[in-house]
Amino acid sequence: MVDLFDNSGADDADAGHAGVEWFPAGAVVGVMTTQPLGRVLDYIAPEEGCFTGAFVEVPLGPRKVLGVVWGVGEGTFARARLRTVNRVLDAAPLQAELRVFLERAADYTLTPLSAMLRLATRVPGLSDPPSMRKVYRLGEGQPARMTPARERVLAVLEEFSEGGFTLKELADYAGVTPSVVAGLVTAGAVREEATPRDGPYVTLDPAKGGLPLSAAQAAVAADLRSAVAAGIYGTTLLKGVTGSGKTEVYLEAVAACLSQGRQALVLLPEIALTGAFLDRVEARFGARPAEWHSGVTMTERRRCWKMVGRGGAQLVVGARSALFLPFRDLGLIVVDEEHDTAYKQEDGVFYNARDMAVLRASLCSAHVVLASATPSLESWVNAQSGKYKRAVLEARFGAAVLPEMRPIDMRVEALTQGKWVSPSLHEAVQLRIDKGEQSLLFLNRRGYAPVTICRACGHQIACRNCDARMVEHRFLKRLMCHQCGEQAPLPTICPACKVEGKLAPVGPGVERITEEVAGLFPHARVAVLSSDLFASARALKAAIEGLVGVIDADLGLQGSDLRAAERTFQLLRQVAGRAGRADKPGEALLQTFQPEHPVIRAILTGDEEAFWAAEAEARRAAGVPPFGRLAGIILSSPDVQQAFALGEDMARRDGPLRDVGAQVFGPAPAPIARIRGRHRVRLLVKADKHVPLQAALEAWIRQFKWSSHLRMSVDIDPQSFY
DNA sequence: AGCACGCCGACT
DNA sequence: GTCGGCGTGCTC
Repeated sequence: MVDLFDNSGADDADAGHAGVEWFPAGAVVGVMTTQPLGRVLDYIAPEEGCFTGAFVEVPLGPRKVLGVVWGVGEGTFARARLRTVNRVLDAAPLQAELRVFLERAADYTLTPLSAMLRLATRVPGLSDPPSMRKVYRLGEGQPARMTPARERVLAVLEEFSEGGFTLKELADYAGVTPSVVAGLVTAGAVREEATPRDGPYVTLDPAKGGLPLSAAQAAVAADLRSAVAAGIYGTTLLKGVTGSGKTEVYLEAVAACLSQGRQALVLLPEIALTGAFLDRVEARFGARPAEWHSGVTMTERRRCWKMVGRGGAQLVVGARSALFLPFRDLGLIVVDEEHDTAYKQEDGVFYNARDMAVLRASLCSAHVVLASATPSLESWVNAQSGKYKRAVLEARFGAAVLPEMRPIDMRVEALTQGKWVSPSLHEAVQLRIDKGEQSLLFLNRRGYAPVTICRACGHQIACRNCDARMVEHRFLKRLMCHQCGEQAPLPTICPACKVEGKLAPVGPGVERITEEVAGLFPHARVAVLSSDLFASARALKAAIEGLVGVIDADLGLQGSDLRAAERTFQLLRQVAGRAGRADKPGEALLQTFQPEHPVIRAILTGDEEAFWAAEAEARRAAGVPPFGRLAGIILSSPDVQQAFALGEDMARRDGPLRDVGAQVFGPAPAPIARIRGRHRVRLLVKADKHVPLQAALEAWIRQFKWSSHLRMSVDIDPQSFY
């Protein structure tokens, strides 16, 4: 994607600090509402005036809606028909930097700006006056009558004269009932004050210091510190396996950012990881940062949003949506586990938080740290080309952590129909059980599709129109290409080796494997780990002192998903890494029908650079991302036929796309074929890297009519392919 | 998104 | 006649 941002950083950084324009009463201002109109509407500035970036309440039809003053009005709407802004809300104004970011993100993702603005204003109580609460401090007077309970209350207030207590806190602390406090308030000895409920977060101390760093870690940390201190946009790809001290190192970048008085944002792919991370922050900076994700309460959300805007939050830890918070002065964005697919939002607004982080940073002169043990190919390519800086952390114990890895060639194993554990793997596990050691059997279901494979030669049936593998369609009992929609009956003879009756949809379920394993090892306690559960299992740091067996190293290796090889590589590296400890290397066995496949070989030899180089070359040859561009068009309707009919019409009338040399594939069932009763159909558009794809898509889409019945959304840089 | 408007089929 | 289904269009 990144091209869009290339030459833009410097110019827009200036825009980010542009002056705020003041509009006196009666001036015509352009207001962007959060209503799905997607364009600015003209209003008359209110009595008290307003300014660019101000949050306002405006009348729209019979309703009052939230909006932001976007600038001077367009003046095309008859002045007599203009309505007046109701009021300016008490919220920190939306800065030019964030407005530009939303505009650019909207243009890039082909999303209406109003939907983008909604992402940035998804906070409860935004239009309410600041929520107040009563706090109690020491007053001037003395009570006429003193009692032991009253003395305790006054003693507490004297001791902690700084912090305003709530009624409950004060009563509990002094060991009295609230009525004692009430009595003191009446007497004037205690003062009751109203303060905003949303207070600033506890100040983080960048100098508090954390764990001692090794020389190598300190060197990388120093690089990151100076990159942040430069105060200009830049991106560093920080590569380091689990246990290499990656988190400690990027927390040094956070420290450098906080020392400069700027704000920092750390994105994590899932909520389950935040707890442990908050502890690390507390150990390093002496306090907990602000949190932003779906798991935080409404009150906390409001506090976080307001404090980020007012500078009362130095560091935010959050999910991808934290990228749209109204930071005052954002100096650093860390995207941890940057390769994680959770960063791609594929519902409502389609965006990739990793790419958007780079865009936002380029607009506010911030540094980006992309951290991962197994980076995405996109980031690897950007690091290779010099667009990103590269920092590598070696494992603490060198190569010793890598287990001994061997393939099990499934083509020569004597495997009974419907069974998945090969005799070789069975034997190896049995050996471990006899020695009283643990084994972990792993089922790779990530990027899983019911690909049809020949169990004699390993051949996967491909579509005759594209390079994509054919996927078994559960309802039709036919093979289907999920890229172009091509269908074919299920053959009985393998087109490659001509052996009959060996073609089978691969992909056992967790239940089936558990059952099979339980049968093979009746006296062992059995647990099978699948990549579906891997997200939660990721938190499980414990290594396996023994053997890791991968049931299906091939699955998704060459599906119709262009990132399948990459994901398989990342996943299997991580799983295999679980076997053994530094002092006692474990063993990893990979069951595969394609032992000579570059991905399997790269995993076995541990030669990552070779894998990425090969994968990059394959993508370059195919003209797919990051060397080409893709866009998904998702049509949804309660009526499948209607969605397909429009899809076919769109595929036929592809003039604006052909003009820029782009190709359309499909329609085919979308990765999620049905959501809430709506059938979803997808077209894929493929283009060269440097074509103005968004403009062409817009011109193309303009030709067709939409309704509430038949809806369309665009997915730039899709990640899911079936 | 809401909400009105308006154009057709089933009732008092 | 008119009540109410929801398809279409507008909101500064």
